[in-house]
Order: sequence, then C-alpha cells, then structure tokens
Amino acid sequence: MKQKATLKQIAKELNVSVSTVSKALSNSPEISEPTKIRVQEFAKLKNYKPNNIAVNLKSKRTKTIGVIIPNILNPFFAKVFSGIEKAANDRGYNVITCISNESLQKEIHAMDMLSNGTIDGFILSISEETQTKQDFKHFKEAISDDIPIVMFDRISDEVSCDKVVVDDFDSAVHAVNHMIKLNCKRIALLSTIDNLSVSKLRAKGYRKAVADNNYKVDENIILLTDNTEEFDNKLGFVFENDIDGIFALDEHASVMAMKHAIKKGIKIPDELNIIGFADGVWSRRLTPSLSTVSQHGPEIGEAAAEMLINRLEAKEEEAPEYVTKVIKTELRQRESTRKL
Amino acid sequence: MKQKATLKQIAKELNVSVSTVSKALSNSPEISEPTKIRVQEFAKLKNYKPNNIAVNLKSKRTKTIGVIIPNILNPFFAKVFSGIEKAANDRGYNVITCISNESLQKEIHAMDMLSNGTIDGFILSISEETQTKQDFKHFKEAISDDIPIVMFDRISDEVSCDKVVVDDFDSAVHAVNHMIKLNCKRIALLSTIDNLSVSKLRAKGYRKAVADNNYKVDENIILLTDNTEEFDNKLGFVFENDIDGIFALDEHASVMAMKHAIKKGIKIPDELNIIGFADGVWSRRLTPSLSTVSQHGPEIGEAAAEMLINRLEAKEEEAPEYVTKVIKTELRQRESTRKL
DNA sequence: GTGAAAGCGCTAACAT
DNA sequence: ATGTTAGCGCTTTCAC
Repeated sequence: MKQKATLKQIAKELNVSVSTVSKALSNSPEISEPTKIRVQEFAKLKNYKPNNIAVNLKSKRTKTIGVIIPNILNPFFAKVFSGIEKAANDRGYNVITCISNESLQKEIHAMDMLSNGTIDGFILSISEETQTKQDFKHFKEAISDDIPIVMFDRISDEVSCDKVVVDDFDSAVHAVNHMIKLNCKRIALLSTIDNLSVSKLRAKGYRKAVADNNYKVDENIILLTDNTEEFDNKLGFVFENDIDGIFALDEHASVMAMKHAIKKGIKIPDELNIIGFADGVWSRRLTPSLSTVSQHGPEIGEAAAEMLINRLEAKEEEAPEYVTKVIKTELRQRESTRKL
Repeated sequence: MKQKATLKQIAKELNVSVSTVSKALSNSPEISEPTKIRVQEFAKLKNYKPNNIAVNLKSKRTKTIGVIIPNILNPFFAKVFSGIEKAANDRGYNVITCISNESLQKEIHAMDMLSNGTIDGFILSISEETQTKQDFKHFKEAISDDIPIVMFDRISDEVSCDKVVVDDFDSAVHAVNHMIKLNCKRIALLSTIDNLSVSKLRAKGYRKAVADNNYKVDENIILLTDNTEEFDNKLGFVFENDIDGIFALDEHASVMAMKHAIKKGIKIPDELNIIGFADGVWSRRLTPSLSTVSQHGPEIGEAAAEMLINRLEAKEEEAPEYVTKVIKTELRQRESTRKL
C-alpha cells in the first residue's frame, strides 16, 4: 500500500512547514505564487486528498445527513430517498441511510449510532411501531441535543421540527370529488395502513367529500385495516355490496381491489372506477393501468433536504422558525377511471 | 444548546484527568472501582457519547461503507441495498449511499467524495454508462489506494476485486428449459437492457437452451434493445410471428410483453407462457401474476457486505484472495406459466 | 491507581 | 511570505 499522502509528509518532502502547505493548497494569498505552484503540483502528483475526518474534527461539521426510512422497498420511500440524495449531493452533502423496518427499536438504535458527531442532522419518516406506540422521546432528545430533524410524510404533531408532507386530507377530498363527478354513487374506501396518520387523514377527506355531496357514508363499504392479511380476508365482503367506485389509501389495497374486480369479471372502468394512492411504476403497468394520487416523492425528498441544509448552514442567531411544507399531490388519470 | 459533553469537561467537573475518564469509561482495570463508578454515572447523567469523528481520526477507520447504486427506484437494487444495510448494521457499520443514476460522471464523483477517509470500502454495481464506455480507471485507482471494492450484479472482469453475482447464464438456460418442458416450441427473447453484461449472459443462456433442444434460434422473435422506446416500438413485430412463449430479461420487457398479449386477447398461460427476470412485488400483483427468475436481492446485498467487512477486518497479512460469489436464482412459478 | 504528554491530520491565530 | 503553536476529542504509552 502506498502511504496516504498527508500535509506533514508533503511538508517534509518539500522542506516547508505544514501550514505553508495547507495555505498553498487552499490558495491563500499569504503564499507566494512560486511556492503555491510547487506545492500544488507536488500534491497532485502524490494524489493528495485532505483527510475528511480531520477536517470534520476541526470544523465540527460532517456535511453528512442521516436518513431513516421505514422501508426502502416501498417505492414511495425510494422516490423520496432519491430526491434527498440528489438535493444533498448538489449541496455537497453525503447521506447515511438507515432502514428502521417499521421498528421503534431500530429507529432508536439508528439515531443513537449517528448522534455522536457522525451526522449533522436527520431526515426521517416515523416507523409504524413508533407511530402506534406514540413514543417520540428519541426525536425530542436529538432536537434538544441540537441535532435538527426534518420529518416527512409520517410526522407527529408532538415533535416540533421542520416537516414536509402532502396534503392528505385535501388530496382525498379532491380524488373522491372527482369520482363523484364521474357519476360514482357508492364509493368503497379501502386501507391496509389504518394505523398511520396519513391513512387517517385520507379517510377523513373521503368522509367529508361523500358527506358534502349529500351521499350517506356506508360503513359496509369501508374497510380500514392495519395489516394485509385481515384486509385480504375481508375484501370479498366489500364487493358483496353494490359499489361503483373504489378509493384505496395505499398500494396493497389498490392492487388487491383491482385484482379482485378483474377476477369477478367486473368491467373497469365502465362498471367500477378505481383511484389509489400509489407511487410505483407498476400503477402504469397494470392492465388496466391504475389512476393514482401521486405524491411527488422526489420533490418531497428535495424539499426536506433543502430545509435541513438551510437550517444547518444558518448562522446561530438566525435559525429559521419551524415550518411545515406542503407538497401538492396530483391526480393521475389512467385507465381505471372513466374520462370526464 | 446544552454543550456536548466531552472527556475534557467531565474530567474538569470531576477533578480528575482526561485519561482517567477515558479509561474509566472503557472499563480499564487500571482504574479503581469507586472512580470508575463515579465517572460512569456522571457520564451517563451528562448523556456523554464519545465523539465518533475523534475516534475515527485516532483509529483511522470509520466503520462506514460507501454504497453506489445505479438506481434505487429499481426494485432489484432496492432489495440488494436493504440486504447491505442489514448486514452492515449487524456488524456495527454504517452505510453512505450514492446514486449514480447510470452516469459515469456521478459514479466518479461519488467515489471521489468518499475516498478521503469518509468510508472504509465500497460496495457498488457498475453504472450503465460506465459499462458501455468500459471506463474503469476510478475503480482501479480506489483499489490501488487500498480502498477495497465489492462489486455486485453488474461487474467487470477488468477489475480485480471481490464480486457477488447470480449465475445469469445458467438461470436463463434453466428457465428456457422449463418452458420447453411446458411444450413451448417458439420462445421469444426480449430485453431492454442489452447494453448490460447481465443481459448478454442471459441471452447466451437462451440461445444455448434453444439449440440444445434442437430448435432453431429464430432472430425474428428475438428483440434485444438497450432502451425502452425502441423496444416499445418494435414489440408488435415480435407478436406478428407465431410464438408460444416469452422469456424476458428485465422488468420492462416482462410487463410490456404481458400487457401487449392481454390487449391482443391472447390467453396466458394457455396460449402463451411468460417468464421474466423481476424482483419487484408487482410481479405477484399482475393479473395473471408473472412467473419470474428471482435473484434473491437481499442475499446478494448481505453477501457483499459480509465480504467487504471480512476483508476490512482481516489482519494486514491475511487479506483473503479475491473471490466471486455466485448466488443461486430461483424460478418462481406463478400464473403466467402452465403447471408442469 | 492516576496523570501527563504525544499524536491522529488538519486549520488558523499569531509570530517572525 | 513562511513558520510556530495551539487545539479539535480521543486513545494510549509512559511516568509518577
């Protein structure tokens, strides 16, 4: 192994002092042109790269963001992540990723591992278990230790920090209103993530839209579960009612509903309109393709990264107020809904 | 902000020396029981956490792995990544992730950003552009700088390092043989990633299996492209031939073929058997669900992380030989193929 | 059993 | 224009 080049070594070989080398490399005006050139060329020759860790230790900043994601296999989170990574990189930041796997323990462990100078701040979406148990101590601790957090999508009102969300409530109202305009009179509501705040907000939006249009909310065509097994077992009952629309609050519900309808020979979209929350490519690829409420994952990620970095780079005194940024969703009309 | 606790501070407040505190916290036998307890309790009270960066600077190791992935939205990579993250965490390592977005430039930039002490080693899959241009200087440089690399899936023979792959050739032979056993006589071969090494290996496997069974390889039912647009335009021509099987080398090809067949009213699997390379959940969710060659993404990731960490933690002299580990694929029979 | 001191690689205030 | 020094937070050898 060829020894890693350090300032010290270069200084010795060039018979100058360490600080001269340091200044020369950072192009300080204190250093004469000839020495600068001599040093810089020699450094390039030796393939010198300043040791990042030493720089970090000095500057007390790592230019690294800790990202904690419940599940990278969920395409929504994958999209958000790609947005975070892009925005962070554009501003010279690295991203350390941990996957909480929806577990409170892993979430705490991950934050612990990173809250020791490894990262400057966190971007995260709360795990399922954390949200169910409503245990937010670890977040509050980090914040009081002066490690800023930006939460996205799954957030908690109990924690004061920056947040990025989509307007789940309004999105749902809008989607359901759209279906009603398509002449749907009995719209089923399906979810397999009813333990999450986002699902509850979407359900509220559904109820409001239905009520506002003077239809009655029929609990027989509402199936809210927090696990896929129960959902799959009960889905059949929903179809025993007379329905002409489905509003699904997550991927699994969307796809299973569609599969079920196809198996029963129901014509989509002629007899049944379907809209689902979904971000993966597969919604386009289904036959018929699924109309979705798209959440603009990459934008969410970018916004979160921007907010965090802005806060990190703000001067002590001018730390911005905590804000919650709302990213607009978009109704993507595909083949599972009739044209207006 | 409450000051971050440091050894120095604790030492001062307790009226002992820094080294005493350090030793007490690491439970050194040099320190008397009472002082140990006093120090440890005080440290806990102050919520002391050793500054990771300082520790890194001392130890010259960061216990951090750099992962460079072409595209996290591709579920195969997402799965591999989750395997890497899990295995790394189990061994106390963190993971810094960069997304090359299939670009050589970004790949080089990412490696540059991290090759300065930030990470101890790399796990990566070569970007499309890199593979097309066959430009591997940056990999070789890292290795000669003593930063080990483990490549997975998309690898290059030109770079000597540890590798983890699936046996693309054999997998293809096996899948095609299976279709032939199902009585398929004219199996189309489809790919939208023909620029990648993996696709070429799979295509070779197809040709061998077809030839071995004494069918002739018909170029009219072989469509190998390196972009989806061209593929979508030409796919119709393949269907104008008389085919009874489809072997698709990537997600896009699999799904588009299926969609096309459904639109044409072809019965799957009765009139047409389809097998595709795919790792996402959607293959299960399609109607009919897609039979796939599953690549065991998480296992690939875990194996890669294990290999890298083992090398990192090996003593100088006993650095293991470079090996290429092959993970077996699995044929997942679903509804798009007949039962044997 | 405890402490002083050196040093990891770097920056920057302060000499010269 | 160049060099000396101190120090970031920690570990570790060597004195006491």
